[in-house]
Amino acid sequence: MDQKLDTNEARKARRNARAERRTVDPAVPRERILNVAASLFRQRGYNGTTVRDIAAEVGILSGSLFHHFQSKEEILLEIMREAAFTICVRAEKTLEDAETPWQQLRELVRLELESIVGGVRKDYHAVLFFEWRDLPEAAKPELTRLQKRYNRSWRQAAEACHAAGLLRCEPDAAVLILHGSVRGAMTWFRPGGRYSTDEFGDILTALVAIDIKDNGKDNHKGSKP
Amino acid sequence: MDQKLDTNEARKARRNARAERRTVDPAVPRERILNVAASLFRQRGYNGTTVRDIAAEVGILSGSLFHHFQSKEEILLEIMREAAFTICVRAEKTLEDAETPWQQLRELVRLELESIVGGVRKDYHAVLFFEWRDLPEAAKPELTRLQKRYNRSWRQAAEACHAAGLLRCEPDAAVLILHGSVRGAMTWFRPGGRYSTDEFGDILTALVAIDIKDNGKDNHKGSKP
DNA sequence: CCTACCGATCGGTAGG
DNA sequence: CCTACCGATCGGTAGG
Repeated sequence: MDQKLDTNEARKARRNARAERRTVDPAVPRERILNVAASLFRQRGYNGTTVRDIAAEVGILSGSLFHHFQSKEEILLEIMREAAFTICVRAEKTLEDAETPWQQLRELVRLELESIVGGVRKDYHAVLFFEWRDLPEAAKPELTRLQKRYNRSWRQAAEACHAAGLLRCEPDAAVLILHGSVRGAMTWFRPGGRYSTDEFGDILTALVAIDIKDNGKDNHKGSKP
Repeated sequence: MDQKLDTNEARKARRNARAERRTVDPAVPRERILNVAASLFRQRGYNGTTVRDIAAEVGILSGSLFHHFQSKEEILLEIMREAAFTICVRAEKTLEDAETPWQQLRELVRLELESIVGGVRKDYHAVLFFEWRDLPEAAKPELTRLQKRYNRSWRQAAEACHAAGLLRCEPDAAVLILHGSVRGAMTWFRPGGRYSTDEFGDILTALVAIDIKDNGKDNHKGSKP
């Protein structure tokens, strides 16, 4: 019906969307589509979003989407791949860069919080966690592998803290609690609200692991002369 | 299509489902439908479940559902109402029965964990949290009110703990962390897995609030003569 | 990227 | 609770 009623207003709206895109957003079409789709999937869910919804917000007609993607499912898969892969790589880099187990844990918490509520790809990560069940079965093994790889980083940090006697509970429980709390932030977090991401992250880390006021590495440098 | 192909096998399946229901499950039709719908909504999401799916598992044809409910949305609403109201009432009773702030918090954690992963209505609670965005706008005020009422119980317990000097972080953060961790259990919890609900609940409570080994109320009674 | 469609499936209804 | 449908909408396609 949207296509039979392709009125002059609709044509004009698409023309405007196209013009705006050219000046405001230089992203290649593929990426524009993914950004729009991630945002809509987050708001309405995968099954609650139609290919016509996505196309309309990109400023094209629904049929044109299938020049860029083979199917609606492929769009979902690409969003999740991007999110899962990016956070894996960043988590591994975080572990390498941090100098103490406690800092490893704190930085992982901050990374996940920032990815989920603050980053430019936050909708991608939200979709990865919320729409998992809508993934076609055939795509699950690939993403499960990335998920496990990501979890290894967490377990490694938690076990390092445990070995150093810093953990207030078992490493397994610590990871479950940290993950749950951070992902819960997807629901309640608002920029400018009660806590910033780093504030909440630090509260959370301090709750799970004891911070033996470390060698004064880089925080508050020079506050105690 | 499912209705045009109402084969003899399908008829027989319905007959069997009806017979089994009569002997195995004496629930009134309305409740049977809600149970089935809650289970399917949890597995596939609201938009991923069709009225035909629900009807098939109940053992009737899709048209017959609308003798019991006005619409698919009303089924979702009833599930959420039931879950939200029940947990509100139980939380308030929990606060009354507990004798110390620490016990209040522990029992709230246990209540929510048990509701979400163990209780007979666990799918109802999962749907309440996961399918919120699929609720028709018109129904949100009613459920938001119940949600706020439920949160009051949590805040009350958290603030009582805080006043008693038991909390390792601010009451606001404590509630956010407890809620997130407990709801995260919907994803990873398996009966017979790493932790039982009470074990995980106690780890969680002990992390957030210090247990000043209370007056030996009822736990391990008689262990110290 | 658009035009112009398609077969399938959706939630829901009327009358028994 | 079933029979027999409905209008709308869905994901996707062919040909330009």
